[in-house]
Amino acid sequence: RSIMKTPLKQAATSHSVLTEIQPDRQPLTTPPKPKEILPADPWTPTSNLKMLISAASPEIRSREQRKELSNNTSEVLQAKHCLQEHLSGDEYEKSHPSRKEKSLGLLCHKFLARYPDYPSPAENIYICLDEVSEELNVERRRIYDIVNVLESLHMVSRLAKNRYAWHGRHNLSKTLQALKKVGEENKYTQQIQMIKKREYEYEFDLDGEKNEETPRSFSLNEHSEMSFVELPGMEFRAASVNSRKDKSLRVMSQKFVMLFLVSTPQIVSLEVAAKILIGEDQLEDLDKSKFKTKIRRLYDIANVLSSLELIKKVHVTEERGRKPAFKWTGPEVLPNIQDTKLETISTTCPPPVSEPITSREQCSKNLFPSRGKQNFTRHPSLIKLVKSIENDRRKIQSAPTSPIKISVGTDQNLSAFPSKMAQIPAIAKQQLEGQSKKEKELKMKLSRSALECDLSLPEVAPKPDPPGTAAPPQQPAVSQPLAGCPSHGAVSPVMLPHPPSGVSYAIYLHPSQAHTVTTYSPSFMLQPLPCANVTGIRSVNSKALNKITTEEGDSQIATDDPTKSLTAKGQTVKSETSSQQCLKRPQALQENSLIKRYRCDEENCDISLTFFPSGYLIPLTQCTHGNKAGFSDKEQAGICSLQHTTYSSPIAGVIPVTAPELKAVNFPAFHITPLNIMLSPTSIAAAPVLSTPCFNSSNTSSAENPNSSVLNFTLQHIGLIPAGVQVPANHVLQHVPASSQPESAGHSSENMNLQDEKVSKNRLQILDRGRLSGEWTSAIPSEQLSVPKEPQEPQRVTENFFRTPGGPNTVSSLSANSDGTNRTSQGTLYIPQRKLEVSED
DNA sequence: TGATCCCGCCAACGT
DNA sequence: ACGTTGGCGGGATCA
Repeated sequence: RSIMKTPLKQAATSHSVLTEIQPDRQPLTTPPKPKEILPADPWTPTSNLKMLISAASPEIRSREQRKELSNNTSEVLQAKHCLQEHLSGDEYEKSHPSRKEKSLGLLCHKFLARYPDYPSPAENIYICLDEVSEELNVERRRIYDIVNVLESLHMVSRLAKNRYAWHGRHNLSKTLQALKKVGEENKYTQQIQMIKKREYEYEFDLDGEKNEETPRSFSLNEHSEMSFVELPGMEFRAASVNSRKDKSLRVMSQKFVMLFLVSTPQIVSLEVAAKILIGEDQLEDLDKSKFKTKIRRLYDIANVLSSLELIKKVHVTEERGRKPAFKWTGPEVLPNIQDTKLETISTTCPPPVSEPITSREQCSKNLFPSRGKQNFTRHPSLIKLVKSIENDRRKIQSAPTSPIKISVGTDQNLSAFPSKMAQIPAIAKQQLEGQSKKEKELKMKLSRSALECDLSLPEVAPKPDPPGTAAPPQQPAVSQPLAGCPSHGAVSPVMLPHPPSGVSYAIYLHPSQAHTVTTYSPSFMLQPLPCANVTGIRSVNSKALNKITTEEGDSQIATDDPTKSLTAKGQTVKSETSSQQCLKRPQALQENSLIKRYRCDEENCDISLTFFPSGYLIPLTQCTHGNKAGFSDKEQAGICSLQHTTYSSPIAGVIPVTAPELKAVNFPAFHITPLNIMLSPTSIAAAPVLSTPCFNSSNTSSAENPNSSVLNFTLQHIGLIPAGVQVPANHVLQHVPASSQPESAGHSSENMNLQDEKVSKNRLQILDRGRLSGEWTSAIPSEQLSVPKEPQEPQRVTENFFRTPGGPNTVSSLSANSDGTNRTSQGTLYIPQRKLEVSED
């Protein structure tokens, strides 16, 4: 023994970071840690290191760093040691490796020291995992832990294998806002209380029991999981690229953060966090081991978050004793800003995505996600769109002027919108060729409304679908393929611009899990859900929304938003299971391409049916690639939004029926059936809609054009609207002219009936169900509808737009919410409970 | 001792 | 087949 070993540490040392680096040193001794300096801060050492490191290497350091880093590091270490040693007096030795030196927290500090907190947008900073692990002298595995957490905060995004892009803290506030929202939707606050309550109860009985708990179960379960939250800009990349299964660490990290954001004293104990996180999954029996594992993971996450100075360790002493906990020390999140909406994506699938791609590509991806695991390629036409959009963007950047005007708004971005939007439509048109004016008008209207309102729309559509069967989610109606787009027409999501500031984010459900909801459409995933998100997102402030809606709704409102109603798209109803329907539909659809996608969808559907998956939240932010530096994220976002169109689908329909299978889960809200509208469950997904509150007026204005175009485009694709017709963007959400509507019942493209009135009615219903109802409705004129066109990108877009039809995504979203069955509960949404609403928790 | 959490096996995925 | 990711949990350290 002794022989071999030296104390472990040293051995470890070898790789251990610092130590090794230095050639000479061999400490041996091991005194244990000297402690660092200050008692107080645990991290002190780290801090010191960090400082040292920083000092040594200026943040930026780019390349050279590598080696240098190591040097620096070593120096740092030395320094550190010195400090420590001062106290102890021993020499240096200690240095080694003590466990602390190898801690994830310290490693994370070193990692962070390599990159600037706020990198210039102009420059792109890439992270090569291999290099980093080498430079830092750690195994790659460790780097993954760090990067995964950073990714959950959107501080980095994965570009490709072994390669990440560094964003720094630019997206942090948006991400946090989005996470907070989602956390609220999930009722985390309530869950926390329940757990605590339960604990008390336990105490009483200690003895035995466990029992009871019934309640608990529900409580825990309740929330479903959401997937990760994405910001507009980045989403796909990350998601896509790694489509690995779950991303649990990422998701877990987001959830953990959500807990802080929704807690009042922003302190969360590990125990509570672990229970909640476990709960989501399965709750119930807490397995001891499972619990333990969760705790371990939380420590990993906490270490990274601590390095980011977002949280710090504290202890809470409760009755039972002191328990480890963490306190939020990060920025306060404001709810604010405009709205935020989230979109959820139901997607069951995560977006597949493949490449990292350039920004452009990203956009495209975003726009048209491909879904499925497989990566689909984008249809050329789509690509074109994307490009054109990009071009617009550039133009915009360069030249600010936008046709539109407006301006106002907060964001700069807004201006951008127009152009992009415009392009989109154009493109769409070309492809589609739609023709009718009416449609256009409708679209316009829709878009306007949307803009004005900001709305969000909801969407709807849940699709229930059958799980397996599934087929295609698509809706018949949609069928039309889009011209270029591969996707199904049905789905088209639309995107809306999102609010500038607001955060928009999309939640993705996991496919895997997915039960829930929706499926997403095959092609696109996104859907915005307005509030809904499944769970409900609620809140937030979307003042705008409120305004719009207003009426009562209130809070919930948001969720609902009218927008949703609008959107609808869908069509078909599906009632029953979707699966069957789905299958059928496909047939209907004709489109091959669509079909293909659908396949994916199918999968999704299946998946989706069930529940929600967990998600990962991505803030949307810039979509872009950031183009130039000039634009801020917001701007970018705006741009992105432009892309999206909004669209609402009026359709509300959605769900028709019950889906037996569905489990209640999802869609609850939507059941609405409206007549025509209907979306199939599957289709439903697509529907969504929403608007975003974000936009502001200013945006709106500008947006209008684009939106409308988009909408039209979408609608056309979907079939809701005749080709020619266009709807004004504004209206979108709101009112769309009735006529246009497409709802579609049939799916077929043709079908669309427009019964406006009916539609409107339906919508209302929907809304109601959804909760939204009221407000929304009122807001919206009857008409509505609209469908959207396509949008592209799903997710990202987020905020505002939705994708409509086709949407499985949409559906998903919805479903998700609903599914949530439990999860959410109350608050938000409508969806969730089907029936109940609130159940509550 | 209980709180932390490093380490690395090994499976899921990609290529 | 092999490389990349990353879930997971044993068991070493720390406090």
